[in-house]
Amino acid sequence: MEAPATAPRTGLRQRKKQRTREDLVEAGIRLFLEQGYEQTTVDQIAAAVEVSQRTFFRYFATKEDLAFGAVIVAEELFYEELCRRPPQESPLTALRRAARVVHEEMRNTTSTTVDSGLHLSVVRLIESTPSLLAAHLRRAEELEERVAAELARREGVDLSADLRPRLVTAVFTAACRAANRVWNSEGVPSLDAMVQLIERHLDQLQPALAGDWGRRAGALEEPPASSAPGTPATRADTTSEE
Amino acid sequence: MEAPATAPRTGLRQRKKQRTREDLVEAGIRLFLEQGYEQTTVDQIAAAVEVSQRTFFRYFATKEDLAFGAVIVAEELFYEELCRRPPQESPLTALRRAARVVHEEMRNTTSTTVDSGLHLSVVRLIESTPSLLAAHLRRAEELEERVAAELARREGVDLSADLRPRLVTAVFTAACRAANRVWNSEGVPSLDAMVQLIERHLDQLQPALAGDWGRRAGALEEPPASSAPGTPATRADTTSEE
DNA sequence: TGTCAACTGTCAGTGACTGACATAGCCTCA
DNA sequence: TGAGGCTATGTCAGTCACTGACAGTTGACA
Repeated sequence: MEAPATAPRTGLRQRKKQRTREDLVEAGIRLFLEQGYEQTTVDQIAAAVEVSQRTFFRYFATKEDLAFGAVIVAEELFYEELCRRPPQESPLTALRRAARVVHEEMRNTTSTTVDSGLHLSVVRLIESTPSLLAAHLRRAEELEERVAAELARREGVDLSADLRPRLVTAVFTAACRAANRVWNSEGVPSLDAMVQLIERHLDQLQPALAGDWGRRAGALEEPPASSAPGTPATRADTTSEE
Repeated sequence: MEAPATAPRTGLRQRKKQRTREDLVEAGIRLFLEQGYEQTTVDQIAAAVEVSQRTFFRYFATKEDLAFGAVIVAEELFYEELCRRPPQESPLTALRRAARVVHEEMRNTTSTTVDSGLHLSVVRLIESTPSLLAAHLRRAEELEERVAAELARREGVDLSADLRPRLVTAVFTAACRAANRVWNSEGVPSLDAMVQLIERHLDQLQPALAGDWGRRAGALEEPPASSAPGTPATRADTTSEE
């Protein structure tokens, strides 16, 4: 009667472990969101799941790690999708399309992998908690390295001799982080808003790097038909230097 | 006889405090470099200067903060130089030139502000110590926000409506970090090598973002006159999307 | 069913960091 | 110059994240 349709290949021990892990994540995230990350102690989380503190640390090396579960899943998905992108796509396009696939996946709420509603709250939690943000940025650097290696592979260039793989990757994540900062200061966390912001930021990359910033481009919303710019002259200096 | 040429405007108390602070930094950095950051305890540093642990934490809020002194000075200098750049320079050019000024300043070793030799070792220490790297990346984000605000001001755009200030800033620091990663894996830390790497990375920004990566550009060193690329055709897709 | 291996709890300890309180020393002003 | 005030410091106790060691419990499997 209670036997799930998906046959439990694993033994009782494995299932118990999996259960404990999920309980810890659930209780931890809930407490983090309720009372804040710093204000939540590991003892509290362990007590909520009725395990010892020692057991908590057998599941998660650090308190931070508990918060990154969903993020890690999304990042892995991104990496796998990137590896799957057809080779005729340019590096930046491949990165962009891989990100879109992740966002599509997240849109299927309560999917097997990532719960989008909670996920968005966790992203905000990370972004607004200094120690979590610090840990996340460092983790992101590690992902960047893997991504750069994959780009080098697909483009057939040498990662140790060619600067471009690391550069596109760094620029891409920089744009995403900039988008994230804007998204983080918005009212209600919304996946659509996040996706749109990332797309807009990627679109604005070239305009932002251009020597001359006409007052036209770069607007977050369509400007209400403002007056024509007064200084149509292009900038004297160029981006590339002597 | 011992009265320094620079008249001590401050009282004995102030001087003592300054002295203790300098001693803590010196002992701390030395110990970090000798035995590693994680392996060095606050008690050790405090003992080396003959103060209590409690006093240490009255000078530095965290153990990490001790390591960031020189970095903060350099960052402040960068920000001030950026504010000083003439308005006709494009944003990216202003950022680049401001960075050059900082590097020039660092070249004057044993200057009043930053000791370049030790400074380079500290940068490596930070880059190679996970917890320090994490803290540094988060601090860098805060600087980014200030820089973006300054760029918005000088260009006369609205930071909350225009994505470009944050974007250029993010891209610039992304390029610097990419350069730093390469620099960090080099043999002997050298200021010249660091400056050159940053310049090269900034030069490679546009090529890296280009849709098509010809096998020519992007090389770290001049390629030894390799064979002409076999696929001169440009990429089908473009960077900008529908 | 008994043995082994994996999972867990308990305990003691380290190290970063904080608040409270008392003391010692510079500093100021009469 | 000396009294009083303010500031820097030391001591102490405590919290919290995290770890190693050891022992007990329980699923796995022959």
